[in-house]
Amino acid sequence: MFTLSEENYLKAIYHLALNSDKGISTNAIAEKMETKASSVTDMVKKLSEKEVIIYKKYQGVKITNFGQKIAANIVRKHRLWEVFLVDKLNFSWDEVHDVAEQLEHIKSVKLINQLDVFLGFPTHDPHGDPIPDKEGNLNTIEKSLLATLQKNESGICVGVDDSSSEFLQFLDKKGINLGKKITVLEKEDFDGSLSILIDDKKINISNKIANNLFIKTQIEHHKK
Amino acid sequence: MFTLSEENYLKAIYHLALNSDKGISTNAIAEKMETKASSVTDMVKKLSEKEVIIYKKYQGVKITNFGQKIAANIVRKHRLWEVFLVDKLNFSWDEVHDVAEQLEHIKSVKLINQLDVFLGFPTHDPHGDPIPDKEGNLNTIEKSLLATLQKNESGICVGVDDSSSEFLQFLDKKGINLGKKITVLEKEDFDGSLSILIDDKKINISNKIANNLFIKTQIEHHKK
DNA sequence: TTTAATTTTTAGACATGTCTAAATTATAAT
DNA sequence: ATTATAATTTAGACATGTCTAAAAATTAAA
Repeated sequence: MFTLSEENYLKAIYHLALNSDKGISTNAIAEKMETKASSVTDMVKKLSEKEVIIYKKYQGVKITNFGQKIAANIVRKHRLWEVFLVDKLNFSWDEVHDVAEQLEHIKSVKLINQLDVFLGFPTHDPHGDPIPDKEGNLNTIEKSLLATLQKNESGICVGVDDSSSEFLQFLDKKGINLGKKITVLEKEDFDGSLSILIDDKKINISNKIANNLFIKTQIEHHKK
Repeated sequence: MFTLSEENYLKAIYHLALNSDKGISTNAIAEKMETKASSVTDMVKKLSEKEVIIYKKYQGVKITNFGQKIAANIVRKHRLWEVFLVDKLNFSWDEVHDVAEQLEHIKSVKLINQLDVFLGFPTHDPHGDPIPDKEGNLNTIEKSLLATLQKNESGICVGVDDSSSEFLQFLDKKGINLGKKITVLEKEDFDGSLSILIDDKKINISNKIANNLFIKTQIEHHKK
């Protein structure tokens, strides 16, 4: 069994490990957890004891298969709760994170399995992030940043990179949601800003926005 | 803001205070919390600092109006989550307590208000206990123990006193649920056991059971 | 490759919530 | 009213998770 703190550290390490094969540095964990490096060293020893990570002094940490499973299950809970909040309790997508951050630590296998059933086995959370299955497997879809599309190309909005409240509210204001079709009308070399078509309306978005929106260009997948 | 421990102590004191006007003794709290009296003394000082209880050395504690409101809100959350688990996630009434014990500490006003809406503003939890409103008011209904009914009297089962898993599962086995009509056919003076009619079936129950089942005898209430 | 800068770890401290054992106060019994 | 018993509090200890400041190891720079 893991404490709340252990779960939060493990989750942070899990997320950091998804974006790099190398060992995760103490400082990187400290930054993500908004804490001090010395606290990280302490916690990392405990997590190592519990065999969810491998820790060698001054070498950073690596997450074990066991640790990955534990962490993925926390992420699974977090994202299922987010779906619940949006689909059933009428939260908007920018309001769910803090509450899900608490709900993800509730301990009950039956609870989360039944929630999954109740929600109709969702595959993605309200920000487009995939929900790990019971075994901890992630079903990642191929997606590209809107900024990488060329003029006249189009695709479906399937996720956001930055899921801060501010960014999500901005998207709402612009009428940009998951599932919406976006077509690039113009690309400005000058500042990387785009003119896009969405809901038959033409709007301008900055490069910063285009670098935080994930797009699926290939709409159909062929079954083997 | 209150810590998890503070919330649990306060809830215990709240429940104890419902059944007595006098000060709640350190030992009573210790027993309910399954902890030591010395730990209670420590915590009681903290709760007193936060003005949810009034504490005088060797005199026991009294809950303040403010404390009552805080505690009732925790109970509200607990019972709403119990309704959610039974109504939406197909939990049985003997499985909900431990999970609700965790969920009651989730901090989000919107969450609990929306949950209330989603559940259709339930007034009672799956064990027949009333759900406090947002202001912390309890809408208690008049109820009597089945053991106090006389021969040939009948009423509706509206609650249980002991809501342990074992007792609830026993009731399930006997076909006894909230809302069921129960008629007393025989009372044995010898051991206090009853012969009752439920669902057109005649069954025998012990005095211990009859002292843990709440019955509403007056089915209709007149509006003024 | 030796020094300088950075990262990481250790040592010691502190807050929270718990405990045991001893001291104190209250309550009951004679 | 005095003593015995029970309840309560205090004092000191410990575990968890955090921090600061200093020491040690690694990495980068000259």
